[in-house]
Amino acid sequence: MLGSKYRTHNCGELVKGDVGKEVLLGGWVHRKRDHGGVLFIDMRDHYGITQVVLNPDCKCYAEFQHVRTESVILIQGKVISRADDAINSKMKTGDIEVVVEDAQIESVADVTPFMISSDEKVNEELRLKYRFLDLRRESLHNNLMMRSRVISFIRKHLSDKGFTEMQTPILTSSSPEGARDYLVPSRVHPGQFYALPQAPQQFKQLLMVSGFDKYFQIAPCFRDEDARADRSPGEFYQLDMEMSFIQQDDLFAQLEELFLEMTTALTDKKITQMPFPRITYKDAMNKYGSDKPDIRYGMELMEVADIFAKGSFKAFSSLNEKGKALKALVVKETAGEPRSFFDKAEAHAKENGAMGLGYIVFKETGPKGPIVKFLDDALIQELKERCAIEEGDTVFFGGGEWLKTCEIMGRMRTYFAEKKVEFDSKEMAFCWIVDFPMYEYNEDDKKIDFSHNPFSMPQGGMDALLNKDPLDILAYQYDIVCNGIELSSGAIRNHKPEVMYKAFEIVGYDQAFVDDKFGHMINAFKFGAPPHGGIAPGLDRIVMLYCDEPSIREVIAFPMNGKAQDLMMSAPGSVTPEQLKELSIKILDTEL
RNA sequence: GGGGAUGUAGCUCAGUUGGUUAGAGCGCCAGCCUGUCACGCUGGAGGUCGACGGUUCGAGCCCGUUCAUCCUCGCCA
Repeated sequence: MLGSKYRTHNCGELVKGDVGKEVLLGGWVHRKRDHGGVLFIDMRDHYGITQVVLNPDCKCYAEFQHVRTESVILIQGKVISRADDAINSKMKTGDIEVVVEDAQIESVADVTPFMISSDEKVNEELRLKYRFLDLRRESLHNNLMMRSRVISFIRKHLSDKGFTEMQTPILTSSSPEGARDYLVPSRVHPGQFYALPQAPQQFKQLLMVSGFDKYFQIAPCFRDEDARADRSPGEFYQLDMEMSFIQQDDLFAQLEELFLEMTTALTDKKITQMPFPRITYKDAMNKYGSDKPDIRYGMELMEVADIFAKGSFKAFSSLNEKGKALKALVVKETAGEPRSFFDKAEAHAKENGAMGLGYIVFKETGPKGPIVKFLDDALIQELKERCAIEEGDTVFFGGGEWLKTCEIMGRMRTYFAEKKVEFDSKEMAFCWIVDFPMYEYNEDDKKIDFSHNPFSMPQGGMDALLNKDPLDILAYQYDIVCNGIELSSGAIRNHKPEVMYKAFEIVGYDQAFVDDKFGHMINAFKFGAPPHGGIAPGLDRIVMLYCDEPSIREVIAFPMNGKAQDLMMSAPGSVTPEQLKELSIKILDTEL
């Protein structure tokens, strides 16, 4: 052994002022450079990299010539300053090196399946299987450190603002709304199941009823839904928050302050606009074709049904009526694109449910395209003015039922932006989407449904529920969006039992149903409930934005793959017949 | 469940019109090298071309099936 302790310093802290010190270091062999008569080893730990030097007179010299990278070594040596021409300005410790006097190989490493000291892209399946190695690599290691800083900033900030951090149950009950639940069988109650919470929604509202005033939690949430790049299957984390005696504006101010201070403290990014712009749901759909618009760029959709109503092109002239839309999308500098550009765009529109994708290319020689022959000059002129079209632009059209048309053209806006827009990686364009409709018409069931959280307060309260067309009622329901990523939904809640009964009545649920499914909530509200509201930004997505990562798996230490498997732990896995029997569970033969 | 992309050495990839023994960089192993820092030089090992079937005199390449991964639609109160 080298001494009574493993290390006196870490691998990231020795600088010029430490020259002359006798030190002990522990770490991994990051890289090795053997010059025959002198051996350099870059030693790495969590804190950084330090170059250590072995000379032939060191008794460990021969052994360390063959030490493999990623082995853990312990060294004892003396800090010396490097010669002027040997200083490495790229390294924090580049002014010094440690001359090894004694050393030992503490843990021999097998050859790793991929290189730790390189940022070369590696097959993700392999990375997930060897996650503990992947986490050694600089990029993932840094991402996880950013995640830690985000959590720690949030805790300090919100605690300072008077929020109380609390825990809520992980084993709870299945709720009739929302995504598929993860279920946990009960041993004590055969045939009954717990559900893992999709969010602590009801608990946090009950905490407001309990008078805790302001609550937050870094809350695990479980939803059995298929994965996406920005959606981890199984579990994810929310910054879950709820506040009493607040209105929408109070909450917006709290969140804007948090995001501004956190972004400034932890990143070199810039928030485009403070306070965050507020866009109504309807405007967002009309202008951006999405309820999570990326407002870093323009390319807004324009309504042009009224213009085409004057023309004779039948497919478009009939769209100028309530419930329909004809949207124009101008894409700059595309007139020179080959035919394949337009064919691919149309194919993409069709994949998203469009009947087709009409377009006019404004070339030097005049407007061109499949539909131009149906349009007269005056109409095209009016279109040019409305949409501010210049020579070299192309205008694309989508028409039909309002919501579907907006969504399709919104996806086309994103599609073209990916090809044509240069994004500033430092920009964070937050916005609030407000005034979501309380109800929507469910085409499948031919009835009115809640469009979001049934516990949201309808704008106008009881009066609106009694006197307005349900489909025109708005809710105090809002989303926070950044760079086209939805960070969270939130709402000012409905804390009045009589308003809640009425709200449920509109979607066809009587008082008995509400009492049965949400009796604990209603009951709580009958004992004096403060007005309250909250939000729950996705923690993983915040960290993704801060780390410029396109995939949520890059900010989670041990993520599952797209099929909700943990390849390192081999989860999910089989259990013994005894375990099943204890839980009164029989596995069906699913091969049939 | 649908659509798209990918699959060749441990890793990242190339592989022409179907034609001899499937290549490169990195890594690995051995040797050389006293100032490198992505060290350098020499040599070597390493391949069921995802799997199965078919077409062909001949398949990494063409066809069919299938598996895996990623992206996406559905789904995500």
